[in-house]
Amino acid sequence: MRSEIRSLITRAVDVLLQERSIDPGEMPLWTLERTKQKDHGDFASNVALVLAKPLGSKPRDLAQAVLERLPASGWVTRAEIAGPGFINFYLSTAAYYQVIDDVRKAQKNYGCCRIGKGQRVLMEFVSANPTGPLHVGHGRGAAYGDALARVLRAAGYDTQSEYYINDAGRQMDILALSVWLRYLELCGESFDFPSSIYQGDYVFDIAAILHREGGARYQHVVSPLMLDLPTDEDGATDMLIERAQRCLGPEGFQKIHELATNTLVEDIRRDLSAFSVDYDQWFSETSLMASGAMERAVQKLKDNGYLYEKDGAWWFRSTDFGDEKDRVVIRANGKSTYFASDIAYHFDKLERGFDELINIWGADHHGYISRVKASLSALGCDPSALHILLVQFAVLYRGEEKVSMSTRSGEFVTLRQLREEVGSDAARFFYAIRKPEQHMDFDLELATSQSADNPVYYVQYAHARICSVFRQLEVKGIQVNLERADHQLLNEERELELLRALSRYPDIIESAARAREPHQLAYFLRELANDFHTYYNAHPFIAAEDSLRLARLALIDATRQVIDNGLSMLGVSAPSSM
RNA sequence: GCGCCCGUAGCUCAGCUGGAUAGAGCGCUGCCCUCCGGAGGCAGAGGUCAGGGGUUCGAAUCCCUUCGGGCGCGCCA
Repeated sequence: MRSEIRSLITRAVDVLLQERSIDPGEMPLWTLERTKQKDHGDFASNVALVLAKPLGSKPRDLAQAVLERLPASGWVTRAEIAGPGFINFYLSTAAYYQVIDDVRKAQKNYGCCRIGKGQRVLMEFVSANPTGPLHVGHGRGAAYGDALARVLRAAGYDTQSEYYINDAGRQMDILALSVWLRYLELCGESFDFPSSIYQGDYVFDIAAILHREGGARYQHVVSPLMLDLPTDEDGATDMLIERAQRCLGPEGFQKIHELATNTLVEDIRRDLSAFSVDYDQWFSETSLMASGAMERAVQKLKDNGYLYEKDGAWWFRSTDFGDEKDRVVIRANGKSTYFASDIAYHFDKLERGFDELINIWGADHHGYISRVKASLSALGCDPSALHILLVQFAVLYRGEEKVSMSTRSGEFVTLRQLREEVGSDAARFFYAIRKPEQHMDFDLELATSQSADNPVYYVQYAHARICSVFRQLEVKGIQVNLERADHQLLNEERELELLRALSRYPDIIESAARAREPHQLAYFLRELANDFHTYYNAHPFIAAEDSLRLARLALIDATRQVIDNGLSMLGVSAPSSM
């Protein structure tokens, strides 16, 4: 609807520019917006205000000139100049009636558009280390990332979602060590656990699997392991890892490493799937090393002259691209850094042919943005293809009380717990309704309360109510054929209000996609639900006489479809009864 | 110290690339089921958009600055 009006203005402006022999290339962008107040009509454009200066006219004069050249349209009943030079458009009811047919025709696809032009986008989000279960902090990234991926698909981007598995590196070695030590405990060994290892129950669970399946194959006497450990925690941990590898042999340690990784990745996959987040692809860091992709990327950096050796390590000259300091890629001990994997990974993404990369990171990683972008530049790629979106942390509360979280101590609320307490739908909506860069207070008591405080029920309830109306029809034996509905019978103010809301949905999808802000959709859905509930309370559907009833049923059926579409964008279900 | 994010009603938050009289939910006050689901609807009270400068026809929005809060500045991941 909006694009139709917009094209009318564009045509008028083109004519005007032609008459005045002005090059249309340099014109600033103008807008066509929904009005906030009804006495400003349905749409308002600032075209005359924006173009006044470059065209050297007074805004109101220019607005008049545009109006005179506006092509006739059955949808616009009136267009007039207002205030400093806005042009207000009043739409005919016919324009709004059209929406019902649009929804009915497009069904699940109503609201979709082609602004993405099929551009290939790779979205990477969550990508938490598989060293433990996901916690509520990951939930926000998951909810945001998945909703954005869905919105981008609806907007015509060829979007793929991916989870990067950090299954190499020291943290994973510590995990394997932790599992082994718990396993030794199950074998009857007794000793003090170093504080640096992972303490969570899941470590014990994996150890139990190892004990069940491997019997005593990995058993060892503990006392020599613990002898003469360095006093600092990191040193002690590294030495324990070394000793574990020596005791078990590279294969034995590897076996435990794999068991731990596979178990946790599978657990994460199931956890996210229950949160309605299903990835197109799971990409393993180890595979980058196995395929030689990592070495290739490092070699390419060397060839391009961006690596140098200092203190036995290889450094990337990221300061050449505006980073604060140069960064180590290969450590003095010969092992690559996490950053080296990241370089290879992002290079690989672009080599796979994506036009745009979107990463969703926790705000604590913002310091990494410049160095990753620098590495892309150094590899001869365009760093502007990579967009890194940050989600702020959610501070957890139980009522008034702040919940402190620490992964190491195992003292955190998991995503699974949240889901089990409040349900996937409520959790997703709760996350989705906040814009990502906003700090957020997550009150577990509020989210846990299955009350109306939680906005998701309000929207779902509207959907369920509509479904219930159609069930009532069946109970009463009333046959309806919505194809025959005469939309012109919808003349109540509340009906037009509802139609207006439905017509906004495509704009919301487009805007949410452009701004990468799915929360716009959540707000829209609450407004749409409000319009419906108001309508529901004011007018009967079933009791009305036949033709009016049919018209109203067609309207609420379209409403049901749009709520369904919108909720599915957010990964929230649209129940037919609650 | 330097860098990034944020500061809007009692609380939690919207406010679309600057646009007309700053909105919603919760909470508070008062109303609304002879009718299709009251997890609903209507109305009211409530704001110096953290403070101060600047840019212009026009600023919650852009720039500078002060204050306040979060996060980051490893041969960790």
